[in-house]
Amino acid sequence: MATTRGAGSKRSQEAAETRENILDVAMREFADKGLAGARIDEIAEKTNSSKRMIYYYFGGKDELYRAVLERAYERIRRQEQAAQFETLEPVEALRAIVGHNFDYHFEHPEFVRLVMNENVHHGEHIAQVAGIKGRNQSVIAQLGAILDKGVAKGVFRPGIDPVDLHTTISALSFYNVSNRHTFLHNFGIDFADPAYRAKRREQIVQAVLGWVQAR
Amino acid sequence: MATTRGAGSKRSQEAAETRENILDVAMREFADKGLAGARIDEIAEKTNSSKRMIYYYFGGKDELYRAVLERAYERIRRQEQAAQFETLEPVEALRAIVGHNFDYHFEHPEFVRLVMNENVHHGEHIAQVAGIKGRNQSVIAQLGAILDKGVAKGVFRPGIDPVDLHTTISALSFYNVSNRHTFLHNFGIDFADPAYRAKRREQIVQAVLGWVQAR
Amino acid sequence: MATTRGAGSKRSQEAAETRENILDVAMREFADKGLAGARIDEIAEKTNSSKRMIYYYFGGKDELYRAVLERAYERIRRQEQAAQFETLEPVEALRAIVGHNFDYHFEHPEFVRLVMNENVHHGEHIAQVAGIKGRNQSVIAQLGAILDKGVAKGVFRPGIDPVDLHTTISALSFYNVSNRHTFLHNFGIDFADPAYRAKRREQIVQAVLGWVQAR
Amino acid sequence: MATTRGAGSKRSQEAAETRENILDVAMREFADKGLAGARIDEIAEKTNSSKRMIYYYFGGKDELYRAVLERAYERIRRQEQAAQFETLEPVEALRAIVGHNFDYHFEHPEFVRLVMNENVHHGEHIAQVAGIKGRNQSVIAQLGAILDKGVAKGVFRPGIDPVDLHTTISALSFYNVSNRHTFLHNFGIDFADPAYRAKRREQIVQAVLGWVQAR
DNA sequence: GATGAATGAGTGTTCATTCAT
DNA sequence: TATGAATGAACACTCATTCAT
Repeated sequence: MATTRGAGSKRSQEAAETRENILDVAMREFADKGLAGARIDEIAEKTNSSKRMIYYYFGGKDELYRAVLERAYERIRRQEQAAQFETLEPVEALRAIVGHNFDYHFEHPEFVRLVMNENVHHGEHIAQVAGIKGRNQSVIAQLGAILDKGVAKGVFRPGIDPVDLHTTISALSFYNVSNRHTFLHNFGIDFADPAYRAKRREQIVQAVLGWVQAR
Repeated sequence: MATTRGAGSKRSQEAAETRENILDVAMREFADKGLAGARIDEIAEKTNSSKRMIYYYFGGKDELYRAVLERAYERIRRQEQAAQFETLEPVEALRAIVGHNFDYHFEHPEFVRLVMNENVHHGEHIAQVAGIKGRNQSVIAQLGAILDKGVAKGVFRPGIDPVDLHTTISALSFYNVSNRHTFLHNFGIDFADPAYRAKRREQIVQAVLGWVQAR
Repeated sequence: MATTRGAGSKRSQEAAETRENILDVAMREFADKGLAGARIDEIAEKTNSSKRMIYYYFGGKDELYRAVLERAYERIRRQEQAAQFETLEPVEALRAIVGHNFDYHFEHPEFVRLVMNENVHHGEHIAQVAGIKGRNQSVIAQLGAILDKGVAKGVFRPGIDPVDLHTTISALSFYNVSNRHTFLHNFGIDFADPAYRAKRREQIVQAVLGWVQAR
Repeated sequence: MATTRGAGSKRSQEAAETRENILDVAMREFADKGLAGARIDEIAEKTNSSKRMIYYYFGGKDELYRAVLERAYERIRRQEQAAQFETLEPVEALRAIVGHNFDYHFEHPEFVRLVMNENVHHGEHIAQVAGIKGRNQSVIAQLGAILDKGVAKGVFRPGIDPVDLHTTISALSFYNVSNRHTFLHNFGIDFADPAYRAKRREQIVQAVLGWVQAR
C-alpha cells in the first residue's frame, strides 16, 4: 500500500499532468499548423516540461499527433453521449442534435482543423488509432432510433439512412468552420460573426428538418 | 508576319509548356500533401524540367503554391460560367446547379484539397492572389437571379440569401470529398464509391430544393 | 557545493569549448575570405563539431560573424587597457602606444581583415553588435590624458584632438596590414618582412611624434 | 576604308560603348559589394545590354572583375601623371601631392573599395592583371625627384625612402575612406563630413611635411 | 551580336531525433 | 525523471555559366 509509484502517488499524478499539458499544447499547435507544419521544438517550448518528455511519453511526433487526434475524438463522442436527446419528441430531438452538432463544431475549431488535417494526410494516422472507430456507432444508433420513432409517429418520412442524415448534419456544420478563411476572402462573409452564426444555425436546422420531415 | 521571335515562337511556346508542366505537377503534389508537406525536390523530379526552373518561373515554393491556387480557382469559375443555367426554369436550373457543383467537387478533388490546405494556412496565401475575389461574385449573381425568378413564379419561398444558398450547396458537396478518409474510417462508408455517389448526389439535390421550395 | 550541474559542470565546460572552437575557426575563415566568401560548410568541417552546432549556438552565418566581430574588438580593447601607458612620461607614453598599436595590427591580421570586411559591408553588422561602441571611448580618454600632460609639460603642442591622433596612429598601422597584398604587387615591398617591419615601426613612431611635438 | 568592321565603324563603336557600360556598372557593383558579394545577374540587369554580353566580352565574373580593377588603377595613375608637380618648389610640390592624393581617395571611394576587396582576396587577381605593376614606378620616381630636390635645397632631411613616403601618404588618405563605416560606429566621427574632410586634409599635409622636413 | 531559357553544383538553414549527464 | 548538447538527413534556395535560337 505504501508504494511510492502507485496509481495514486504524487509522482504518477505529476506525470499525468505533464502528459496532459503536452497534449493540450500539441493539440493547439497541430490544429493551428497541421501535422507537417507544427514543430516539435515549438510544442516543447510552450510546454511546462521539455522536448525530451515528449519523446519519453509519446515516442515521437507522429505518435503525439495520434494521441491528440484520439483525445479530440473521445471528447466529441463523450459530449454527444452526455446529451439525452432520446427522451425528446423526434422533431425536437433532431432539432437539438443538429443545433448541438453545429455548436460543437463552432466551439471546437481545433477538432475541425485536426480532422481536416487528417484528411490532408489521407487518414493514415486515424487508421492507426485503436478505439475511434467503435465509438462512432453510437451516434448512428442514436439518429437511427430518433428516425424510427419519427417515422412511426408519421412526422418523418421513411427511407432516410441514419448515416446519410449524420453526413448531412456534419457537412453543414463542418463547412462553417473548416472553410472560414477562404469564404471570408471570396465572399466577404465572416462565419465567426455571432449574428451570422445564429442565423446560419437556424438555417441548418431548417434545412435538415425540411429534408427529413414528411410532407 | 515574319517575326522570328514573337509570342508564338517555338521557344516561347516551349517555355509556356514548361511552365504549365510545372503547374500540373505542383498542383498534384500540393493537393496530395499540402503546402508544408510537399517537397520542391519531389515536384522538380516529376517535372520534365528541373528544380532550378521552378525558381526561374515562380520564384519560390510559396509563389508556386499561389500560382497553383489561382489556376484552380480560375478553372472552377470558368466551368461555372460556361454552363447556361439561366435559360432553364428555376427549379430545373437549381437542380442543375447543385448537381453540377457536386460533380465538380467530386471530379476535382485537387481543388477541394487545395482549398482545405489554404484554410489550414488561415487563408494567408489566397489573400495574396489578386483576381480571385472578384470572380466569385458571378456565382452569387447567378443564384440570385434564379432565386428571384423562382420567387416570382411562386415556386421558391422568399427571403433566401443567395450567399447562404451557395454556402449550403458548397458545404454539402465539399464534405463528400474533403472528409472522405476520416468518414471511411469512422463509418465504413466510401464516399468515392460510384453507387454511393449517385445516391448522395440526389439526396443533396433534394435537400437543397426542399429547403428553398415553397410549401 | 555538491551541485552536479552547475556553471562549472563538465558538460557545460565542454559546451563552452565547442563554442570557442567554432569561434576560433570562424574567425580564421571570415578573416581569410570575408563574410560573403566564407562557407558555413567549410567552417563546420574545420571545427571539432558540426554544422548543426553552429546553428545551435549562433543561429546563422551572420550571427556567427557578428559574434566573431565582437570578440575581435573585445580583444583589442582589452589589450589596450592592460598596458599601463599613463605612468610613463608623455613622449615615452605616446611612443609606447604607437609602437603597441602597430604591433597589435601586425600580430593580429585577422582583426584588421575583419574590420576591412566590415567596411566592405558598410558597417551594417557592427551596428548590430551591442557593446562595441562604448568600449572605444577609453582609448580616446587615454590619448587625451597623455596629450594634456604633454601640453602642460610643454613637450606637445596644444590643439591636437585625441580622436585625430588615434585616427593617424590607426591609419598608419592599419595600412601596413590591410594593403599588404596590393602593395607587394605594385611596389615589390613585403610589409610582412621582419626587417621592413622594424624600420616601418620606427618611421611611424617618428611621424606621429613629429606631428604632435612642439617645435 | 569602307570596311564595315573597322576600328572606326559604327558596329565597333557600339561594341566599345557596350563594353564601357558593362565596366561602369560592374565597377559600382564590385566596389559596393566586393567580388564575392556582387551578382552577375544584378550587374547584367543594371546594364544596357544582357548577361550574355558580359560573358561575350569578358569571359566570366573573375575576368570582368580584373578588367574593372585594371581600369581603376589606370585612372589613378593617369591622374597622378597629369598633374605637373615637378615644376613646383619641393615643399609646395609635396604639399600638392599629398592634398591631391587625399582628394583622389576621397572622390574615388570605388577605387579604395576595389583595392580593399583585392586585399581581402589576397591580391590573387591583381597578380593576373598585366600592366598594373609597371605603371606604379612613375609615382615613386616622381616622389624621389622631389625628395632629392628638397634635400639639395636643405628643406627636406636626407634618408627618406620615396616608397616609404608614398606608403605614409597613401595610408593616411586610404584610411579615411576605407574605414569610414567602422569609425563612424566606434567613434561617432563621419569621415565623409565636408568640414571634417577639410580639417583632416590639412592635418595629413602637416603630418607628412613634418615628417619629411629638416628641423 | 543579342536574347530568354535552361542547368548542376553548391549554400545557408531546418527538422525530428538521440545522447550524456 | 529531467535537461542541455549533439547529430545527420533533408530542405528551400542561389549562383555562375551555357545552350538554342
